[in-house]
Amino acid sequence: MPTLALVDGHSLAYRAFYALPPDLATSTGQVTNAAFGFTSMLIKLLGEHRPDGMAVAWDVGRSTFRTERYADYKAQRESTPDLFRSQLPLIREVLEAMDIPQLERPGFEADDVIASLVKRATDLGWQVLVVTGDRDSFQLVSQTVRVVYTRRGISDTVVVDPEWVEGKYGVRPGQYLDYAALRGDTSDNLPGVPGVGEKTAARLLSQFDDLEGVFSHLESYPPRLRTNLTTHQDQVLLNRELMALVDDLELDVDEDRLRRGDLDWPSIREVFDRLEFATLWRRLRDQEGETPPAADATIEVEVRVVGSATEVSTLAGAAGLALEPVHDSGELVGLMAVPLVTDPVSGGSGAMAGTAFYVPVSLLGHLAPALADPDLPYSAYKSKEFAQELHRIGYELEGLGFDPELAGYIIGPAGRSEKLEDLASRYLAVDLTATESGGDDDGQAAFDFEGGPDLEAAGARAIAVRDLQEVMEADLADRDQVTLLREMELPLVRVLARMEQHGIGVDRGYLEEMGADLGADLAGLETEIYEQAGRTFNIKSSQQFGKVLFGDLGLPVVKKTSRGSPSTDASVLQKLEDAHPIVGLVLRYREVEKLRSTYVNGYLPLIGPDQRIHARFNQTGASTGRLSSDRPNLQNIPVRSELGRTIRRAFVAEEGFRFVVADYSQIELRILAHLSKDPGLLGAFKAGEDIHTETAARVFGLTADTVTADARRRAKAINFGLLYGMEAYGLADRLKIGRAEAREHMDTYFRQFPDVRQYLREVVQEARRVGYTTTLFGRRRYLPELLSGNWQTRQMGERMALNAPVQGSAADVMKMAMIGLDGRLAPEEARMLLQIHDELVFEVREDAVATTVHLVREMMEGVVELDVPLTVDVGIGPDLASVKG
DNA sequence: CCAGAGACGTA
DNA sequence: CGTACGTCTCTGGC
Repeated sequence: MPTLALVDGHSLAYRAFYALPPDLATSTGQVTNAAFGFTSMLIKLLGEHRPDGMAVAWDVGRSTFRTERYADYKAQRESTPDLFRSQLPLIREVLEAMDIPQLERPGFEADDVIASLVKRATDLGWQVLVVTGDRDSFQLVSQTVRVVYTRRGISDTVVVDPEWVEGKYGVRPGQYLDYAALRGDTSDNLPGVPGVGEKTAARLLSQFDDLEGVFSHLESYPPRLRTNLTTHQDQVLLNRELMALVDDLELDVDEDRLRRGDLDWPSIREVFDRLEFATLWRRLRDQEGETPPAADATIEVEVRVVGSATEVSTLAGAAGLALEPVHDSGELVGLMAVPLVTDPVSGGSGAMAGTAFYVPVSLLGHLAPALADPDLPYSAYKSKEFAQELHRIGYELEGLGFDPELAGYIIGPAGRSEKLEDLASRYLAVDLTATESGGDDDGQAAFDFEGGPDLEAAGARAIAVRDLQEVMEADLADRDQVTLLREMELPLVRVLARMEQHGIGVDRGYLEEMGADLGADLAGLETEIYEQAGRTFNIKSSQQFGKVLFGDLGLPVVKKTSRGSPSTDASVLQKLEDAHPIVGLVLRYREVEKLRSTYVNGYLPLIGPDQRIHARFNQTGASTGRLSSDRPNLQNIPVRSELGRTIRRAFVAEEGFRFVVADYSQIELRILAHLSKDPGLLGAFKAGEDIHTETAARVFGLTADTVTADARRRAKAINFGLLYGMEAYGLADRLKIGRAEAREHMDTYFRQFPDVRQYLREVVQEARRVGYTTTLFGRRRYLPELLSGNWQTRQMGERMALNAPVQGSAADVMKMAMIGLDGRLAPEEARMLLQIHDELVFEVREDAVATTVHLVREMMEGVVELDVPLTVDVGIGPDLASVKG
């Protein structure tokens, strides 16, 4: 007899919620204790009872026919905690991924749905297991229906059969309803009969069989019991009516749907990964994976070592190639190529097998024309890195068609890129690590210690790249993000590669001199600081400095760090500057030390033999769509302080060239104006005046020429605060004004720009509804934080939701401009060197400066048509310190 | 040797 | 209790 398991969703989730600690959460702060416990119980159920079919029933809404009939029904129940409610969608996702049908019926409880299913299923010859923590379900128990009752926690369950009910309550399951009606149920707010507890109720029913029998023998009871029963007869009958489960609901599900099919491992993996259920994943896989689970499938690779030009021409004749570098001892020794679309050897495109062609570096010359052919598109993981490696040995790679890293970034920009192994596992249910004979930490193919490069591993990776293209492109198509990949991220790879190749010239002698000067400054500051402290300590240790400041010197603690120790950051020190001379000295020490360590000492070893620094521009480094830069980070060259700016003098244009620096003016506020369509903000930008002055005028009721410097400063703080989701508290802190005053500023602002407020509200609402925000070009940022049970996390999610569309759209616009410009700059006269979010730095031959400035401005300003003009400021200079508009 | 915290540079 | 990054240094645990 097949077994059907029917789960009361809320009941189980609720048990899990209270059984597990609320600190069970994902790295993003989404609390998952209920979802985890629920899933864990589900897996246990599958393992212990091996049901052939399954369904989960949910309660929907608070009002049911029971509350209609009896207003006090469950009236004492507290509303469910947010922390719990926010996890229900997660549980539903788990169930969807496991393809377990979910049923619900407005106006009825999950129990009724279950009772109706029980009736239908038993008629069809199923044996049924009802999984719940609700005792009302005991009325369903029979020879073919058992209840898996969760007593406490999530592991303490008992299988309830007719014998168990009789042993526990002294009544048959068929009498349980009448028994419960007599006894009452405090958890449903249904009073029983005074003086009738479990014992008496059971005795009466075993004597007279049912309620009708009990009430028709009133005369045989002692007077007290008789009175109580008489006066409560109506309540008892009502109890029975409310407790009786409805078993005749028409449900939209057929037998086949209930039957369990094969598990869809990739989608289960996706959900479990996202919820960080690593241990549950393993449990499920070990338990349910009959064949080795899908994620453990390995790619069978046939590696063909290319040995002749004719074989190369086979590859060049393909419609495209999936490529993967092959390393030996960290050095590029060749590449693995797999034709796209069709596999000429196996003739199929199965995910589990394929042929990969190994082209050693010595034969790369034969493949060079194909690699450099933009009409023969290639696909590669971390395509920019790969192209750079080839470039270093003299080969160019043109015509990028796909990169799973970038596709993964568009699908879910987590802020760091996903390994090919993880993508293959998630999208192809393929285990790449099994093909490799070892692994190293840079995500590239591994190699044997003795046997040279691991060709099988590299071949498997190339095949994975090929197969990922089909699956991920389909995914992107569903999300309407194909254009974002094809027209923005893929073309940008080449632009960034060239920026990295160009690098930027650095005056090594200047930097070294500066390092010496800073070192001398530090030595002087150090002795002064020790004098003021009355002892020596490590100034670089904020902990030790804290002891001196707040211990030895007894200065007041202004702020605590996240871990509760007294903060000594710059904002604190500024407040304490007048309290003790050591404070100012440490501030200066820190500034100088920062410059020396991060900039001078950080840059010097990165200067290449060409006297240039070749920083990297990372395309998958930021969750908003921005680029990031490292080795070194050239997006944070000092500019604000006088001393910091001196670093800029070290960046020098080549002889006969000038730096041209073009930056978008207020691009984020302009995008906010465009997105919100606020007439006031649009008008301010269209008027072409200084936006902060214009804002100050509107907010403080002045005219542009009567706006004071202080009014402008406040307006500026408000404008920036808006983009970051700042609240009155933060603004007050920033402007050193009272909270009420700050509140007033913001209110006035929103009265002047009402559509901005409206837009900001809608952004958050929409993000909460769909789970992500969207930029002008369709880039998404997922924000699970919005569903967190933690107030702070949720608040943080809202600020991210406010900022992401603005920052992300600005990033989109800049990327489009970069792509447009790259195609129009002649490399011998103008090269793009740096991107600093809203700013581009070019190195331009002196005689081409005028035309380049014109071209850059035109392209940057015209790359998209917004409801406000985009304007670009341009500066020119021989080094970054002396760039002047 | 590594990870996290704290600090601080930029848009 | 303002978003997004990367780097340096110290510190505590391995």
